[in-house]
Amino acid sequence: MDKKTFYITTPIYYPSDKLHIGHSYTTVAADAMARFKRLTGYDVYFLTGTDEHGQKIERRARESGKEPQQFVDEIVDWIKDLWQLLDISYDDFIRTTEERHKKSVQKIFQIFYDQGDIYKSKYEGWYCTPCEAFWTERQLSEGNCPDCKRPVELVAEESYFFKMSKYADRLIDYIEQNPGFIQPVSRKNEMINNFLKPGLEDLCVSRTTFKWGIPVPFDPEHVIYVWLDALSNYITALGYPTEDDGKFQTYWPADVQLIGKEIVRFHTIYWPIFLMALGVDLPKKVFGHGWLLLEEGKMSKSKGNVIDPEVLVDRYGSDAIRYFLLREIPFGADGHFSEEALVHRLNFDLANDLGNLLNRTLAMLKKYYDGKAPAPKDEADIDRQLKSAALALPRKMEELMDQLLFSNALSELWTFIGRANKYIDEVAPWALAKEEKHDRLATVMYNLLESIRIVSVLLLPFMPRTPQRVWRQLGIDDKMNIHTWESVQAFGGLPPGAETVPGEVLFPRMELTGEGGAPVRQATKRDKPAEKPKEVQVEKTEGLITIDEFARVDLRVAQITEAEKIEGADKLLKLRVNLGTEDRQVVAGIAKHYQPEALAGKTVLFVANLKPVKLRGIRSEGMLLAASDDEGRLVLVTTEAPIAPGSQVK
RNA sequence: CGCGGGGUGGAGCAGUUGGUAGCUCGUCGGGCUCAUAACCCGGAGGUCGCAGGUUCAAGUCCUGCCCCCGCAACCA
Repeated sequence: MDKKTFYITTPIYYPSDKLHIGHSYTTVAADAMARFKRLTGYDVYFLTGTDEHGQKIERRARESGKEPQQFVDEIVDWIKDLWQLLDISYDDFIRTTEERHKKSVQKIFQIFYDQGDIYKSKYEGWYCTPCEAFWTERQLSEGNCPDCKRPVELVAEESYFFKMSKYADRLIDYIEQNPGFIQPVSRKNEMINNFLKPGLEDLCVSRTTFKWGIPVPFDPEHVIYVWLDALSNYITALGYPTEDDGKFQTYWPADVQLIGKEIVRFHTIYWPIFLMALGVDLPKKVFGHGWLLLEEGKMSKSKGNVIDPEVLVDRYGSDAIRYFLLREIPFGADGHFSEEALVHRLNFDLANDLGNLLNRTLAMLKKYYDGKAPAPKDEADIDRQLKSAALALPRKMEELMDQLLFSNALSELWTFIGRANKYIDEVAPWALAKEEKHDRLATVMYNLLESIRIVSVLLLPFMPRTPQRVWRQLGIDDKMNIHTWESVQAFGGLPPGAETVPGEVLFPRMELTGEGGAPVRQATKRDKPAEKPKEVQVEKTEGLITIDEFARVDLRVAQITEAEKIEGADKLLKLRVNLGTEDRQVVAGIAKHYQPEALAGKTVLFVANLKPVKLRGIRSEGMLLAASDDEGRLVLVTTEAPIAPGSQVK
């Protein structure tokens, strides 16, 4: 029996640091897709991994006093633990430092060179010696290194280049003729108008400024630059281009390559061109999903506002996190992440709708049938409505999943859960019991159990743990074989007589407390009426802030090291301040009150975690504290006695 | 005129090829009592960023403008 294959990949992540919730988002989505395809009978291959070379890792390793390999090994272990925590069911995890990958990349490089796609030339750029990094003209920050703000110099280095331009027309044709290739389509236009039409520059594919990479096979002074190295993982993991390429033959071309929108360009231009040059088929679909935004905007390490997925899983459970990620955010677009929204989803969808449906059903079953599933008897219209809704679900969800519309697929499932809750209200089993309409009651109770079973099976790809917990309560065991895709194509799979076991509450309601948003578990049994925990927390504090709110402002002692006037601005001065561990540039509106010469050396109070802004085109990374009176006098706030720059103010 | 995305009831979002503006939450009122203060029903609330235009008909097409966000090539 030949099953249809399905190959899905995530980006390979860069282990220079721990991953954040955004990485988890991509991977969870890929996992849900992989699980869904497995459920519906595909032979699935799901690849993820890590991209471990490059200067940044080399530098990070050195900073922490480790060899690069040791450095990445540790982070990769952490990543694998995280994926286990989130129930990521990958079939292979490729690391670009593995022999199988390195050898293959070298072969690929050699193929390109031999067929004349790679040539040696000079790469010219702005170089920052302390950072050992090249920057382009546009990346420079006011002519200086964007990282350390020090001056850069123009240098040329010998490099290998790949002839991108040679394949550009073929790629444009391909994209035009395969509208499904780049998804969502908005990204397709962006790529064509922005990059392909203006003409592609040849891509630099080697480096000599660092060593942590795969050596160019015939020129060991050079290491192969990141994109050629990293992108190849999708086929080297399958054994291309070696003798042992059975997986490549079976699974390539990939059905879906999931990526974040920031790397769409590399995956829809460079990657296809590399494949064309190799004479290999292009992936069927490259899907660039949006980002998880926080209230403060983009998540980034430098802002220090990354969300640690470990903490979330620990607090809420992996299934709840998976559900939130897949449900809350429309997959193509950006979405917002907040713990508040997470708790909200958890309470309404998981606790109230799903968890409570199971709970109320089993409670009635216990009461009326001693927990044993009755055999259905006579059927009414309302029952047929419920059934047909249930039976329409698998097909609907499959259609949506094929378009990677996770959120919509879950929404369909929850519409049905709502339908089942409503069904209880409509048929009022408690009334049937009172009126001793036993045949109706049996049918209704059976239909509810069976509906829950169907929901639980369809939930499997999204929340791999919850269905097991539901089945245990429904008295379903593995031998019954009613947790398959086939088993939800008909209504009635659950055998009458199954012994249900009302157990733990599936999803206890959670509550956000005031303290830093840290939630606590809410009591699950009805609270004694006397207790009113909520009231205490929402005490009116108009205009007042808590100590925690105040603590969000990172106040520091700073020493002004330089000050100069800004051309064309009569109120602004450009200052450099020393915060002990770092220097900041700040634009301050104090020119009318202080001469630049008088400022150097002054110790002032400084807001260190203010969102940077540009004033008059100059980046300002903080704020000086100053007092002003009604007459317009302004004085800087300073310290009562000398204290080291960087000291915290609280 | 660098490119792209977005601006829809209090909040967050849907709105395929133009044809009475929907969903979730909140809010107000009602119902039920099996259940995790849950579940079910109903109401109020929107000049769909602004200004023009095409059309019998525009959130949906065209033009101009305003505001927000991202990207701008060797940066995961």
